[in-house]
Amino acid sequence: MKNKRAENVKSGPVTLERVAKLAGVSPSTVSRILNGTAVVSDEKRKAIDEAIAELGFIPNPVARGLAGGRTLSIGVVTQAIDSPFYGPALRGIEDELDSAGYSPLFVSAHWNPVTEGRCIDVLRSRRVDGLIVLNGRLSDQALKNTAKHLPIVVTGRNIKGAGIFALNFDNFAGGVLATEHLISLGHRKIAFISGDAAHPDANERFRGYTTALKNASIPFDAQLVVSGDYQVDGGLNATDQLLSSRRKFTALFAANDQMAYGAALSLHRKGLKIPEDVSLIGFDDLYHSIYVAPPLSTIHQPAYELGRLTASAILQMLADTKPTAVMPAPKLIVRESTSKP
Amino acid sequence: MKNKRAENVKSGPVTLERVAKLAGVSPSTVSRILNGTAVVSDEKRKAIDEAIAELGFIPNPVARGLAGGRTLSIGVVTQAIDSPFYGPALRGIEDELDSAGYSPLFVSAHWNPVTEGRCIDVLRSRRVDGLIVLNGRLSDQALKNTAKHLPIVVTGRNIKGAGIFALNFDNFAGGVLATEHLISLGHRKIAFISGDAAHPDANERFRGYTTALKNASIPFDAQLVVSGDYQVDGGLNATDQLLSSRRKFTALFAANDQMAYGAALSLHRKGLKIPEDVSLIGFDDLYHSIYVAPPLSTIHQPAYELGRLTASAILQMLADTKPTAVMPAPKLIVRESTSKP
DNA sequence: GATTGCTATGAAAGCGTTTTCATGATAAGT
DNA sequence: ACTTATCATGAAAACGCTTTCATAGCAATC
Repeated sequence: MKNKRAENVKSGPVTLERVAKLAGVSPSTVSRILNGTAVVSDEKRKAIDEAIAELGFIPNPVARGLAGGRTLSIGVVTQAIDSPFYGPALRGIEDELDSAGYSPLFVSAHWNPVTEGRCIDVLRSRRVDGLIVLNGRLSDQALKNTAKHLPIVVTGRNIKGAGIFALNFDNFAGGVLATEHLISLGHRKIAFISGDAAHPDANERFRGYTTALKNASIPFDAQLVVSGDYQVDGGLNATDQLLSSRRKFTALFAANDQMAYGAALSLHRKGLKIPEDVSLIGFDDLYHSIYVAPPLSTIHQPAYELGRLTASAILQMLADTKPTAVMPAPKLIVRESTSKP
Repeated sequence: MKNKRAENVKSGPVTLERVAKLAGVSPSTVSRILNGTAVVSDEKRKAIDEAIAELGFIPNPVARGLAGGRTLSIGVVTQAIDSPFYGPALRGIEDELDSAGYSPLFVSAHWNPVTEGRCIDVLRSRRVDGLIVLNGRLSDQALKNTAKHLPIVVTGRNIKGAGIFALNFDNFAGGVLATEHLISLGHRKIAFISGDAAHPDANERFRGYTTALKNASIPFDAQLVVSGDYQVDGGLNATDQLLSSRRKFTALFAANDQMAYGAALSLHRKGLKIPEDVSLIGFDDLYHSIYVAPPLSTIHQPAYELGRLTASAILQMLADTKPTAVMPAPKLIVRESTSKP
């Protein structure tokens, strides 16, 4: 008897219409159940649920996108799909969206505003329901404009507006934390390798550094600050430069872990030992930082969490709720690269 | 006069129909031009091209997906979106697809065959035109089944079949290369940290190691082989174990760079210097391997290239061409972590 | 008991393409 | 000159949903 029904089922793709037919209702009713857009009698609901189960029906997101305007997909603009820092954030986004039945659409803008604009066009043409922009380079105004069409969550900047929600690390606090750690160990000559000045967060970290110095009444020495670019090479060169300037320092604060890796390599090459000769602290707490030799003290940025939070924020916006996400504070992670001078 | 036409343009989304109307032809004809599926007179072609330009028309991929069955998107099954090894491959895929107007849809299977199956279902429900599976865990048979419905390119295994194209690193050759390098430096006691035995490539690398030993008439010593899991921690533990076994060795070959990082940390902790006390070689040539201290000798895997190749292969399959992609051979990269014993 | 107001449901009209099918026009073959 | 093949083009039917619109049924109101 059970098979009788199965036999009735024509082969081919399982569509909503097939479900409707099997359940003895109209397609509209099935759709209503699927989307919860109207009340239906328990009796029909049951019949439909059974039909769905029996046929193993999965709604076609493409058709949904065309008909309803919602594709259950979220565009994610990242700067590089393989960024060591944002990788965990992408995973967080994926995890969070997945549990809500949404899919992320990742695109890489390569730190280029023009490319970024194009990326957003592509995403919009693919009818994403919302946008997550991780540390974008586009102007606030440009973002506000696209926010007129679909909700956006951005990181790495503070911006307010209709349809926009910003979520940001507290880079300033992190900068203070790292510097205070070195100071509390007894360091007074603390060098700083700055990040790319085009990143607002780089400047915030620097501000944290100077503020912590001031709080401890340590005079700021411009000679101890050298600019990097957030890349390993930049940290390497900056440290070489610092070393050859012969300005004395007992500790080094790199504005991100990657530059700290470069610094470590430079120090290694010059025969200087970490932390005996120079204490080194980074920023971001990349996955590898536990494992470099010596394991790197750093400021932990909850990137995975950030990903989850941006995703849940965009989902809330889509549900017409005000996003409640709030970033956890940065945390100091003390490992083996810092010690008393 | 120019504006006259622009005024005629009703506002709202720019659809193919609007283009058709403006050009004075039927929607079918516009579609034919867009897809090059039929010959149209130069006259109309010109009118249509102008209309498209004037309206700034961009075809809606969602509608295309519904109607034509092609979504211009390729599903990419990766094990973790933030894998340091596959990151560059993802970038390669993105770059290659992008230049062909396709978009990648990345999903993470987390090394779980069940999850992987679900991922593929999601991708199929989203009507991707093809699939790239990076080192999947699904059975060959399962892949062959889905290959009946859409073309697949896989890495990390050798499998032949209709609709399937396999692209693989030569892990065996790489294993030989690394081992021969150590041998040529004069090492005879070469320890090996193996990868996760569930990965075929891990076994290939091991086979390369034993083969190179045999070729050099160096007896194989099972005590010098210890198993890792491709993770940093695994390399760390394996090296600890090796060290505490008191079995002598002058060189260490880790089956991937991540485990080499772990090994380096273990050696560092025991006060052993690289390469003075122990030469260390990895496998994969991760981005960071240039920058660890000391920079790691390793076998270069062209991951970015792999990405481009898989993508171009899938595009060729979609164009009904036999894929021509062929993997570049692995290359030995000598840095500072290996030297004479 | 006739009018009004809900409610659950179905019919049908989109959504923006592609693709099949039909057709009038033009070229070719006898 | 008359049929037949070829060709460019348009009309219309999918594609698989969502969403308006209409309606039958029923409870509530006076």
